[in-house]
Amino acid sequence: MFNFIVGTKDGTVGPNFARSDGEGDDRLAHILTEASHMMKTPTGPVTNDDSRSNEDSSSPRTQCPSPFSNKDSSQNRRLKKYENDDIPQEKVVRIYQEELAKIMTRRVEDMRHSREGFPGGGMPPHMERPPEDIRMALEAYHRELAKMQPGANLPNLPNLPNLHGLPGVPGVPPFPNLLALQQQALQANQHMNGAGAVQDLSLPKDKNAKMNGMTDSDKDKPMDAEEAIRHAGSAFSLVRPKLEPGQSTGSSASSPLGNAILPPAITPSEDFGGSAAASPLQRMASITNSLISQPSNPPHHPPPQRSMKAVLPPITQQQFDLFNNLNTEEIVRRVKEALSQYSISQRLFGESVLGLSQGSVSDLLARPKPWHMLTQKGREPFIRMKMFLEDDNAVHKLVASQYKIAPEKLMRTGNYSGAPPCPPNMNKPMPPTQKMISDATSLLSKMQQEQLLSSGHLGHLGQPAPLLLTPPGFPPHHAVTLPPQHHDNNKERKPPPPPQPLHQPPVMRGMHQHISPSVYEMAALTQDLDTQTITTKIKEALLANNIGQKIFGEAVLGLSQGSVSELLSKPKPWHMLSIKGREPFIRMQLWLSDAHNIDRLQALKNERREANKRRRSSGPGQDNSSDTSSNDTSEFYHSSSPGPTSGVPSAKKQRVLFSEEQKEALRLAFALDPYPNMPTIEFLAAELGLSTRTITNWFHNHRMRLKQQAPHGLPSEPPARDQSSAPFDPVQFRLLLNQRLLELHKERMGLAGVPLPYPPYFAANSNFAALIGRGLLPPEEQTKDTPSGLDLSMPLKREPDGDDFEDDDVESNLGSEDSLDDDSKTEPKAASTPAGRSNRRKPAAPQWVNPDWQDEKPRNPDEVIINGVCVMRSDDFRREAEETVRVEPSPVPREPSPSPSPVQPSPHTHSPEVLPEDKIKTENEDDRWEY
DNA sequence: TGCTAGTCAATACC
DNA sequence: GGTATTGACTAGCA
Repeated sequence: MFNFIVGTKDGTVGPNFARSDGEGDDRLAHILTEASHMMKTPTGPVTNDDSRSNEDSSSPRTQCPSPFSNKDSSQNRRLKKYENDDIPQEKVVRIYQEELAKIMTRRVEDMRHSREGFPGGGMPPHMERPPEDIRMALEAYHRELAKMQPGANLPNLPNLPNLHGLPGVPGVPPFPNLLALQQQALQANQHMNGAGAVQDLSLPKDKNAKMNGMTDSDKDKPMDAEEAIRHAGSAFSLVRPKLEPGQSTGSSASSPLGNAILPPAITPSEDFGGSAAASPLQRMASITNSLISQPSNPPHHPPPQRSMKAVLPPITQQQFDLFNNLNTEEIVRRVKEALSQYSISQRLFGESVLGLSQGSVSDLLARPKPWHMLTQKGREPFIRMKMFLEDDNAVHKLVASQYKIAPEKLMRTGNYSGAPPCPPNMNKPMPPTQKMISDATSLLSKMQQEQLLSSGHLGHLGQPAPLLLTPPGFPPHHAVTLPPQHHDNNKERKPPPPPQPLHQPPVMRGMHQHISPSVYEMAALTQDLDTQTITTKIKEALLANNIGQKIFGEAVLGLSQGSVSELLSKPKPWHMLSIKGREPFIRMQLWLSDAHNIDRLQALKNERREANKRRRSSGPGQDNSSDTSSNDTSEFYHSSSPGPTSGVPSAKKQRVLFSEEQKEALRLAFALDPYPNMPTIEFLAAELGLSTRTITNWFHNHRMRLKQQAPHGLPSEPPARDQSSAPFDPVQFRLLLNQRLLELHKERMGLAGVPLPYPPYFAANSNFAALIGRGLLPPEEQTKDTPSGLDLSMPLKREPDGDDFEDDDVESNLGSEDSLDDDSKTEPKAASTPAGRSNRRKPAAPQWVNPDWQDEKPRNPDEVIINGVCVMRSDDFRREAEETVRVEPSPVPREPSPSPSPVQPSPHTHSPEVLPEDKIKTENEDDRWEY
């Protein structure tokens, strides 16, 4: 289904996108071009129920959110905030008018087709929209226009009968450029659906075309034998889409590869009824969507289930004969290599190539059975994998699909050669170094051309500084230095003439389809990037030029301020990042290499400031909000769209705010068991008066953030549950918690300096005392002021395997946690990776990282260079361990606890011993606790 | 099903 | 008006 996208976040906020009044027309044209690109040929609606599609649409942030989805409010807000932000109202009006023209023109075209005789007679299937809908839409347009320009001279509402009249449509002004763009987009789409379709790898083009007019039942029919035979030999040809019963989808939706580009559909009813709170542009978009898309009554709510599961024709006997003895391990190895190298998800691979679910793929790849142990059925996936590996184009199609890159585009990089494919034969991959360098080089070149230098809105493009990215296989000092690309002006990026419909300008398409994939590719192909240095430079640049994280994040990275803050303050080492996580750093690097980076942002900033000024001065009542954010345009759109929800901005989702007591309780619980099981979670939820979901979230977040905050910037595993200690004990928990709450209470009463007696329990059970300290005190306090001799530190434990940072020496000294526990001493290994949960998973590592690269890691046992910047001295850990004083465990008096619930400080805690003063932290410290 | 990574956005804080 | 923190969420993997 066609979705008119008012603007894309990425497109709008990309480094190449900024606005000035003089270029509003271009921008609008781009908006529309972008929208047109989103439009598929009349092949039927694309369901968005596939989570890949969801991901795709949300990740590149281009979706036009359904007003019914949970994310809507925020998404809507974001759309408004990022895209329509400061478009003058008159521009909005014009867009409306242009869209009207578009609709009319399309309608006229449709009618003409109809009269000229569409195959099958009558109207083409996608045109079967009743005139009432058209009228409704047009009226909606006019309503919107009227709302914005009450006195404006609006184009006449054309009489519907006139739609049938050909060349001219009364009241509709000609918009040749617009129509040209539209036309181009249509051609592009035809191209996309034809040879080299980006998306649909499962369907041959003719089939695809055939299915354009299919009914659902048609689509459910199996591929005819001839078709199957004809396409045998390609792994993809084996894949057949299976539509879920009752699902109304078009052909393109049937493949997981076929719906990647399109954002979620919006149905007419949603358009006209449910989008009142959206901005005018969004409403217009919705209207347009509903008009241009089809069928006229698509499912109101896109089904949440997967739209497609590949149904593969059985492997023929011939194929079995051909592959009668496969080395499953080897196949699996190569498949994993391919998937990781190109960052193809198991799900995509499974569904597209094997016809299996992600879980099955994972299982197959993790534990391939030897060939002779497999049944015929069990061998099938391996045969398909083999065929996949031997299909030179398969991986590229899959990559193209995953990244939403036109295969043609991949070909242009010079490495993903299409047909005839050069070495991408996965059997003999090009030497990584050579391949990566050429990939990186071409990609960099491409990116510089298309991304960095396409930002024409702010003025003349200059010579970018050399881009310094280290190509894989090269040490950092061998960074690729690309010759600066020169672009005279934006016109270079104007759409080329129709013969190359896919070669669209990257502007607006920008991050989403064209650029983002490249960044993605760059992230995958760049072996090393000094994230620390990059962020330092970024911070300096922003600081020096008084540019906020918010605008930088939105304009350059496509991220929110909070994310930028985290990235800049806690950059992860490159090789610890997934490809997705690398993207922002690639963008930062690119931004740094842009000679006009600051200028562009400054201009954008000024523009926003001006827009805000205009907004404020646009009249009384227009700005009745607090206007805390200069970039938040929601009020602008709300004030200009007096619908039923006018003045009622979508309710802000209120975040749960934990009380200090709750936080203490959670920290304590975490110290006791960082991986609580469900009963524990439920207990905590009940105890703290929170939902289990909240508890789970907190533990997840806490583990993740603990990991991020490891000493010396060294990412670390969260503490593992001590195997020797009992599982989470509610009684102990309550007891300890009461103690902690009493401390808190005393702090609040201003008695922080008063020695706080230890409860007997603490004296008796040093484990829990240590746990309390380790779990509840910030590391800096834990390590620097611990006169009691009781080690309250909680050195962050790491898993003994896998990690690049892994350093045996360090590892052996990380377990000071063990030193606290006599039992764990007896089985140190088990304690460091308790059987419970902490060793269930591999340490997080980028899935795609080439194992060969990891051999280059420094091996000095005392010093680990991280990302070329951070140096971790294992001495630090050793010292911590040495300072640890072991306290022999003593019997624990198990006394019942008062167990207040929800958590309240208990005044009845008894404590003959003294808690060191420095263990009592202030509230303020508490707020600033770091891991 | 449960985990991690990445991210958003509300909120706190400066 | 900026940045930091953090609860919540999604996607993908095992």
